Amino acid sequence: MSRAYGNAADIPKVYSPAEVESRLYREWEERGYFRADPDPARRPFTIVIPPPNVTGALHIGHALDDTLQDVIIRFKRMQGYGALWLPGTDHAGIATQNVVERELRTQGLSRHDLGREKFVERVWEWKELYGGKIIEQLRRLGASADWSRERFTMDPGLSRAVRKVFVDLYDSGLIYRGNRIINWCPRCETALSDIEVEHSDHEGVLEQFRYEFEESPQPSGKGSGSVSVATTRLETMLGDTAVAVNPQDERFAGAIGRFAVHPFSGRRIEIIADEAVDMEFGTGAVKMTPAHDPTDFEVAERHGLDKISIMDGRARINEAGAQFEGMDRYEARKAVREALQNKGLYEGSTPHNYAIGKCSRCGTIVEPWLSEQWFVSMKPLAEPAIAAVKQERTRFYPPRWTNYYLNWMEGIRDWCISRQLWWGHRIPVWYCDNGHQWAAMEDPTECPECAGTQIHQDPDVLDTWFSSQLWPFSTLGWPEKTEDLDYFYPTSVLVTGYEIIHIWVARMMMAGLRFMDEVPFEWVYIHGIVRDAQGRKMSKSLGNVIDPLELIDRFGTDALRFSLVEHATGQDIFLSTEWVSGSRNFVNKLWNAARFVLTNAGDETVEGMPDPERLDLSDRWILHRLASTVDEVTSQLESFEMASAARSVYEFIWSEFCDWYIEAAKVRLSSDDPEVAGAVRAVLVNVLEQALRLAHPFIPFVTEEIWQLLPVTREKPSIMISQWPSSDGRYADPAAEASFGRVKTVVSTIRSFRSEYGISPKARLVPSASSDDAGDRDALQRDRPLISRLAGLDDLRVVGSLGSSAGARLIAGSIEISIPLEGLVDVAAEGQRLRRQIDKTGKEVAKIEAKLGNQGFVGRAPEAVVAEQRRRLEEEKAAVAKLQAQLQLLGLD
RNA sequence: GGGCGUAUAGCUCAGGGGGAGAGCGCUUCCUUGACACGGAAGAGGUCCGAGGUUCAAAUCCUCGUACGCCCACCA
Repeated sequence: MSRAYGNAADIPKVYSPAEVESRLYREWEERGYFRADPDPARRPFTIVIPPPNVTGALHIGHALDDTLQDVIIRFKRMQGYGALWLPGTDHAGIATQNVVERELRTQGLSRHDLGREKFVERVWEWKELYGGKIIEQLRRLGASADWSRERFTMDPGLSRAVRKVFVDLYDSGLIYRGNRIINWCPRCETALSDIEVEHSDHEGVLEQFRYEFEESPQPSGKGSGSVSVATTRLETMLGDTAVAVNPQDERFAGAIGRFAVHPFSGRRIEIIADEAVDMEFGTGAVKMTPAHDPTDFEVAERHGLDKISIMDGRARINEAGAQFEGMDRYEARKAVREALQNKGLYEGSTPHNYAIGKCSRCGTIVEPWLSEQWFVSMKPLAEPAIAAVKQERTRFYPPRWTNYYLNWMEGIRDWCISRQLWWGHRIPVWYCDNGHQWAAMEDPTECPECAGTQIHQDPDVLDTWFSSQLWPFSTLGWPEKTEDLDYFYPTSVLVTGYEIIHIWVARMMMAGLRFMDEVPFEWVYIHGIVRDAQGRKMSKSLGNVIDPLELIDRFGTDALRFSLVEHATGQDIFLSTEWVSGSRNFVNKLWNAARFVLTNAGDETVEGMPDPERLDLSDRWILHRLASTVDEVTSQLESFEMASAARSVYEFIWSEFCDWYIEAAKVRLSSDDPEVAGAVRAVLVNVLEQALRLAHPFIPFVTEEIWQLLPVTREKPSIMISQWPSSDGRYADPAAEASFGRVKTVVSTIRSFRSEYGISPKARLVPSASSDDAGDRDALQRDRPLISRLAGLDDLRVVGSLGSSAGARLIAGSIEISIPLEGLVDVAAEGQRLRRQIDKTGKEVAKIEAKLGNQGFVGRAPEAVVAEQRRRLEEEKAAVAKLQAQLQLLGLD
């Protein structure tokens, strides 16, 4: 890989990502580091990307989803797996067709002007021209995907998989054609599946009118000359063929079996009884429009009612609508209302809130519409997919999504897969003039039953998700038996947002089990949705869309990635740009830490670690901390605790390596003894090198850039293919952690004192320190230079006893410090501080005493917990005593 | 009508049976040779409410309240 700077002195103070990112990404790609091939010596680890729409641009949701995948795949690659991240795009039937149709419209054309063949050609052209955009944008994100395996759902291979699956399901009777009520989008002019309809609450009205019976009222029945019904879609009354009441409903007992007359069509409307009717709602009598309402359709099936469709594909009233023919559905609603009023049949309206279904692609209100469509029977496919999750062959993280998946699967309904579009996989079913119908892998020239040559293919295409559901194996070569398929399937983890568990994840489970006889993935890792800082969903119409590319331009890819992962806790993410600038600061902090290490490291290559006896307390501490961090981050990444993993890396680099170790290292770096200085350099370089590897999956660019500059011998030419750090236990050193903790406490205590009294950093300060414990005193003596340096002291005198020397007395754990006050401090202020401190510590003492006084606690709590509390009590009491003594010393008591 | 999630510092959120945490913001100080995209110190919290379990609850359980989300063919 290339090195950007000849020598360390040339490294700029501020890291600038733009140039680094494009250069490094190009090199990684050219060197083939993203590529994964079946390798029996390695265990496979596979992720298939949730394929973005080919028409799409990278939005912040992709940025999160794909960053998480990249973190995982980089981690696994470094761990030595045969790690494949397979990228690609989805043809996105309706979405793409809409985009191209919109473009045509600007030229005053519709798809019908071009004709099917020309239109589809046009979409392909469009796809070639603009479709690759999102893939380029993924590269900017640093995605280490194997581009040599990039797939598109309409590639020849994947199309073959679609056909194979269709034919198989058709031949097994699991795909069938039926005349049913489906969700129809009058704007897209196609059927939609249930999942593609979005429901939202709507403040509407319930309108009431009456049907009058054709014969005269029976003498006994009061008000039985008519039956009143209520509806939210008044225009559908044009297709009414009956009125239903509940058989238990005594109000209508005499009406059942009688007939009313339709005021416009003149049809006879029978009053029927059916359990589906809720007696409590509306008037208790329901108008039946079997061609425009799913419930009515079912009732009609049971009672053999006529199903009269009153609308065309654009939701305009057809010839069945008598004088309303040609009107739009909402025009018709108004016109029907007026006509009913004129006839004296309209009985008014009441406000009524109900859910309204809209096309998820264009927002048009969906019309339940009777039409001939293709369906997949889902129950037989769902059963194995339910079992597989119950048996934990596929597991969800976080686990709560398991129930979400199961609940949906257990209530699954048949899937309408035909779309009246032109862009997509054409349904491989043919019809001959003799009425035969069959599905075929290859385009036929004659009917297999009657050998007739007058045949035609079904005009519809398949729902986009029909091909997406095959993605985990169609992309690896299925239905061919390929080496890839053998090695990389089943995939290891699917990373996605919860909003597509039903529409995609569940279907992949079913397809994988049916056609591969194995689950498609071992894990489903579900993350939240990225929203704006106010928690609103991002949408173009709200104008609150955060463009990830803009953030990358402003703060760098690493900064964006880090912010996203740091907040990937499983909850929705309310992204604010301040976070990204914070992460940018972190990247810059690392950059500058590296600058320090490099300017001090010299030109000589660092060969491994210094001898253990050369290690100073701070060395042992940072190596111990590094080892724990390695363990922590590894286990966090392995269990999908991505945000915690990012935090651990951040904490280690900033709060430990930068804040303490580098500062501590400065003392010995200027040592006259070259061995001492050399040891510090070696530790600095080694710790930094490992920290870079730990951080690499999160912030790949800056870590690579620095890694290339380090004076170390490397086994690999790039950090991205280097080995993931492991803690071999050699540097685990709890004693060092405790000792260095003491140093930190002493330093912080002195710093607080200085800050609180506004003592200038330049003031000469030579405190005395002591402890009841001789070991403490020895350690203090040893760490004297370190403490002095970090706390900004001229020196620290370690004494056997502080005696009654004048000065401020500070308590730092088991260590007592005395700082001469002459000319430095306002004694009254110090008195106040001490009193506050005594008060605070005194409360703590009372709390612990109460706890220890509780018999249940001493009798039943674990011994270690009790001992710990006793120890704390003594410590706090001693602190109070010392503070009080100090107060006395100042003459303030 | 079902189901789920969330309530912790001014803001955004981690955490989680035994000493309340981070980032940002705020206050004070520091242009000390890695970094002002920085350093040091600090202020600021009945961890939503009420019960329960426990020696011990911010943490577990129940109920409630508020907010958010998903599913659903009540005309």
